[in-house]
Amino acid sequence: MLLPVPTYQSKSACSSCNLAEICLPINLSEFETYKLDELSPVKRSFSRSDYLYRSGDKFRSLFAIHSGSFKTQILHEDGREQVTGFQMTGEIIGLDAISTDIHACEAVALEDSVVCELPFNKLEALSREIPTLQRHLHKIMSREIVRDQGIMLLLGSMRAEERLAAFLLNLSQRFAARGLPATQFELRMSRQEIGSYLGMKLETVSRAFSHFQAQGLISVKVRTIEIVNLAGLQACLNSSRQ
Amino acid sequence: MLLPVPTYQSKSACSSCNLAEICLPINLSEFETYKLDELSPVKRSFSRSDYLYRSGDKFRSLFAIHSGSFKTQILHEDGREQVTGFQMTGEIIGLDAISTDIHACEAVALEDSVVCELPFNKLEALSREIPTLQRHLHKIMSREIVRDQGIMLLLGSMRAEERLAAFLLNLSQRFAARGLPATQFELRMSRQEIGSYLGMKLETVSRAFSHFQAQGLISVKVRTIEIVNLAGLQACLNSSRQ
DNA sequence: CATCATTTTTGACATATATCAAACCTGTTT
DNA sequence: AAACAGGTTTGATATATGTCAAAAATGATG
Repeated sequence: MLLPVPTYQSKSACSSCNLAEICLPINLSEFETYKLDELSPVKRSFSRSDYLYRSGDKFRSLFAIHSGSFKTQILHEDGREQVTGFQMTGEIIGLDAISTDIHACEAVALEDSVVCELPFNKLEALSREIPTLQRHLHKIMSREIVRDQGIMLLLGSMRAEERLAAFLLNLSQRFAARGLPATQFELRMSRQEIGSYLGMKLETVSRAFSHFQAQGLISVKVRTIEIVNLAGLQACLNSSRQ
Repeated sequence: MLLPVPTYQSKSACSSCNLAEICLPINLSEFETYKLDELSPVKRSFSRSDYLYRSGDKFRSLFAIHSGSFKTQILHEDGREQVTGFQMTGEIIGLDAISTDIHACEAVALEDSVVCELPFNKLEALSREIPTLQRHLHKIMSREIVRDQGIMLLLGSMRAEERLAAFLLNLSQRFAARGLPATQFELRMSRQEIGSYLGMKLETVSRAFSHFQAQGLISVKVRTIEIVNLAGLQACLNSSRQ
């Protein structure tokens, strides 16, 4: 698997943000779960295209996405921008800012979304007391590193259609991990945003979609995607120029 | 600044690995420095092209590069490989493996090198006791995330010559941060390895070097590089298509 | 429903980079 | 010194993807 699929376990519907289950899905003792309440996370709602944080903002918290989805992007001086990721329910966002205490990238809601704010000071204090939480936090950060390196592999050594295939397969697995249909889903992002993420122009993204459809691998209707031939799409990835 | 330059402070020559100064350059109290000895790091030597670890190896330790340099690379099933980074003295290597307890990539010495092995269990235990160390570890991991995202920007939105310019400028800054000449240095890696890292073929790397030389920006003699016109090289970066 | 703005698709063409091939270095071994 | 291997440079050509432009689809608004 090229792009790693973060582990995620959905439990019961959680209207009051149950940290131990949703935001930080780990197994803790009753006492530890109690301690975790010290985080006293706040939930915040965002509408489509709202900023969760902007580049240059002071870093205070990590955010666990409770529902909805976001994109993160870096802005380069000369106006270039690069989407560095699309995040969905259960994923943690904001890790890049720990290094400098300033957000290096910005996070924008792709749809109406709710996030759970996790003050980083408290998270660090708690993880000194709860080794399981400490290890979990380290794994989350490491997983982000592995994810980013997977994208480096993708950008550095795959051609356009392979990249798009990898992207669709990754989305498919992440939807499946959330109990959603794996072969039929709505894209929350534009061709332009997909292109930025995958290092290609929006026209190339569109052409690749059309080509996959012509090959009978998928069915595209603007942002509604159905994967018709999963194995075929996976084969796209391996059938590369050496 | 595109590619982040890790902070690094060289102190006196350290023949016995002084952790607090070299491997983990942070300010600690005397007591904390004493505690840090509990890590009892082991130094290990490697010759050029030796593996520090291989993909699939069980994860036990992070490694601080004491002298020399390494490359890290991911191997894809179909034989493709992607260099994900070049690491030099003072940098920490192995963070990707925390997420799964298995090394996802492999690290190969680019020259004779010495590393300082930091058992991760002990590092975690210590960082529960020493908040400064905990924060430092988090910053190191976050910095790796930022670095990787910088490379995503590079791979996703820059053309070949811009990427090479960014690479040279980054190397230059990292040498300077170590008290080495910023405008004259030896490349430790082949054109092929640079190409893999920057998402281009070795011939394209070679041509870009030649072109920079023809423009009077640098002087190349195989692996000996001299930056003749630093500002000109920086201008390469900003003068991008749109 | 008509209009408008935005996004998406498709086409024709341009170009950056890959590919293939040969010559040239550089350092090492015999 | 000669021969060799691996890396590097350079050239000719192919091709994937970008660029520019127009049409088509979609969704929002009055």
